[in-house]
Amino acid sequence: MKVKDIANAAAVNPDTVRFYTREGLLNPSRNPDNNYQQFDADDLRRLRFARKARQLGFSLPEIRAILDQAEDHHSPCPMVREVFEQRLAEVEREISELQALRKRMTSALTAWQHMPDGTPDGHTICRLIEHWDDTPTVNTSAVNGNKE
Amino acid sequence: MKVKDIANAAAVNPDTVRFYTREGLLNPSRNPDNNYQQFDADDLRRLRFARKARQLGFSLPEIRAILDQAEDHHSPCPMVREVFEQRLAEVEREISELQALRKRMTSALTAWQHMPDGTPDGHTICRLIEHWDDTPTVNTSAVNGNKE
DNA sequence: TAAAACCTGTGAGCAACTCACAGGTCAATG
DNA sequence: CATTGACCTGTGAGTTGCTCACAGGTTTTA
Repeated sequence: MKVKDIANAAAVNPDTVRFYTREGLLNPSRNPDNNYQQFDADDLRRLRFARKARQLGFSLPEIRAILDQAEDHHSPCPMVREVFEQRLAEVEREISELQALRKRMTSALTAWQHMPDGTPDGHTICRLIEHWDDTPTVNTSAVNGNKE
Repeated sequence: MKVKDIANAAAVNPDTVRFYTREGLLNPSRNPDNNYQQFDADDLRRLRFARKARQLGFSLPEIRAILDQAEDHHSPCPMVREVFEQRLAEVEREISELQALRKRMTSALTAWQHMPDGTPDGHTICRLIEHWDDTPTVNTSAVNGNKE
């Protein structure tokens, strides 16, 4: 299998295959004649696994670690489970943040719709954003937590 | 106000202030003596607005567009409202995707816990990720109202 | 035999910052 | 009055996970 073959088989961009190879997730052999990369069924399995793990939100370094662990599959890898549970917690955190955000947005919208003029225009929204209550900013402390 | 002053006033990193200035969101004047940037109360308002809009998920180009519209505030800006509603729809889509993801993850976890060996080890998870059903990420057409 | 399609590696671009660097400026202390 | 330390300046690079562009080599196809 050459780049385009494995890319088609996993339904990804050939450049993604090249990128993953650069990143060490795939280890193709080389055709000595033309130096082309040769992927086998195991590479395809790794690629598919990587794509699925990406959909679950795992980072490339995490995936590489899992794959490397699986490479010499003597021992089970409790690390995988740990990463999985961390990721689940993260997903739940993201969900509640987004839900809070949605609530603020919809309540703002309905508040505007009850205003004299009905549906809010741009200016109204601008003013509302300016006076937005941003208490639920979990982000700020994490991002510039080093101040003062 | 110099960079650090306005940064403190808005509780952001001074580098963010410099970055926003580079990006044209802030237009400080210059002290002719030392070429330092001088920010005024209006810059601070713009900066605070930008931060709040960022929390709502607006992109910098969008924020700049809004700010520029507000600059020559002859006309109301229906664009703002449109962007706001688009953003709300996006947030709702993200929420439902994440909820689907969480559901798959938790059901996998509980399924594993009911397995003979109890809590799943890494290998089990690897195999499960490999056989992960990844249908739900592709389509966007079926994004009608969801609830929690 | 020549064009099209593919291969190679490398480097840049996206978003929204954050940090590092090197050199200039300013306030306060000794 | 000189030195320190905190701040200022602009620029360039790093982050994440790709995607695209480029220039040149190879293979396939017509």
